[in-house]
Amino acid sequence: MSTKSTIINLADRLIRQNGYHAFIYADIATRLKIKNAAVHYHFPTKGDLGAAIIDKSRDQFRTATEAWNELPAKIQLENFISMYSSIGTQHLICFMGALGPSIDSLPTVMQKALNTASSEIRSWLQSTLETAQAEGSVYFKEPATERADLIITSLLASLILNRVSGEDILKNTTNSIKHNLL
Amino acid sequence: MSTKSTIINLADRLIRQNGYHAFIYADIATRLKIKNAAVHYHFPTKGDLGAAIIDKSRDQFRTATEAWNELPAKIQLENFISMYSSIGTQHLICFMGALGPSIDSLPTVMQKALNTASSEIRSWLQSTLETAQAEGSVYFKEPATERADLIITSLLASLILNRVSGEDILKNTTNSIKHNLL
DNA sequence: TTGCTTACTTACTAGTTAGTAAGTACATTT
DNA sequence: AAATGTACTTACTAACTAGTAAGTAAGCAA
Repeated sequence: MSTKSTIINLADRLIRQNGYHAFIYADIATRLKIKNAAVHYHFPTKGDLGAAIIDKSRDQFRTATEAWNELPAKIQLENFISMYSSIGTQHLICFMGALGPSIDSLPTVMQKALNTASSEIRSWLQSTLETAQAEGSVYFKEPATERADLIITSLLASLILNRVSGEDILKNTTNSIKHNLL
Repeated sequence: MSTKSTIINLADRLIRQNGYHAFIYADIATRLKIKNAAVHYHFPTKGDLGAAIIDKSRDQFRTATEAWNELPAKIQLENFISMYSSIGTQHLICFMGALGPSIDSLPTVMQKALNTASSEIRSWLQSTLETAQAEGSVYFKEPATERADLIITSLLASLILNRVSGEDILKNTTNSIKHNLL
């Protein structure tokens, strides 16, 4: 793997562990046994690196969901939930949960990338819920956006509260989502 | 109001706007037209100030919920949801949403305070849901913890996504909660 | 009126951190 | 063989940031 993508992966993990402002170039340099300036060679500013991380996550989401394209919508929804379980298992939070709370203190390029990412994920979930309803596997009366937002917010914050509480909140919310909303 | 509590209130707002690491003592000093060292006089370390903010929020939560003590549980649950609407109206996020994601990079004193706070809020919501069910105003089959966690995670992250998306996600999730969970 | 406490200011430091300029070693192209 | 490009290192700076030591002014207490 190239140094550039190793930096992205490592910085991604650090940001999702400690947040954007608590992660520093020296963390990367030390662990990869390169110099500070080498990180700047690949990503001139910290905002460039941050935006690259968001873009990588957007790509991964697009790739993953496109791969499920032919599956029944209900299965796709379950796969979506599994993405969060897998993040939780690694004791991480999602990039939106890590960066969203401090969005106002982030470089503009990251703010825009984050905004786009939130649209993409919400749109996918909304339309997949609508498909599931059309396929007869999920039933709801309220607008799909409302149910989509309920599900995604719950998953996002479950990862956060997992770490704060030390308990498996995600298991609780996942059960409740499957019981009441899917 | 004393300088000390003015500092707490201002720092609270700054943390909930930009996060713990993006807020600095100079922000406080400048806005209150005092010197940096005056802030250190009241709060020797940044962690002391952070912990004071969490404790203030815990007090406010306790005071608010105790005041509703005699009301029907269903009304108390609606009041709880209203607390988040009011935070959203101010374009802020809750302290748990601001501090939770970066808990691992926070001073120990803040980590403990945050952990306690999450217990207190989750316990209140769980037992209020149980009371509501006993009073016959809410119906659910899964354990109360699961439903409580679904509701609280959704409200917490709605405030975060409100700012990321620029849309009123909290309105959507609140509708969906009232439709499906209360 | 002397001493003590509170709430600061002045003046400073040590450590951190993003970012840069210039140079080097090696590989690829022309 | 010469020129160019890639991926760094060395060496540095400017700005920031939490925290401290010492001093001061005002009020209160004995």
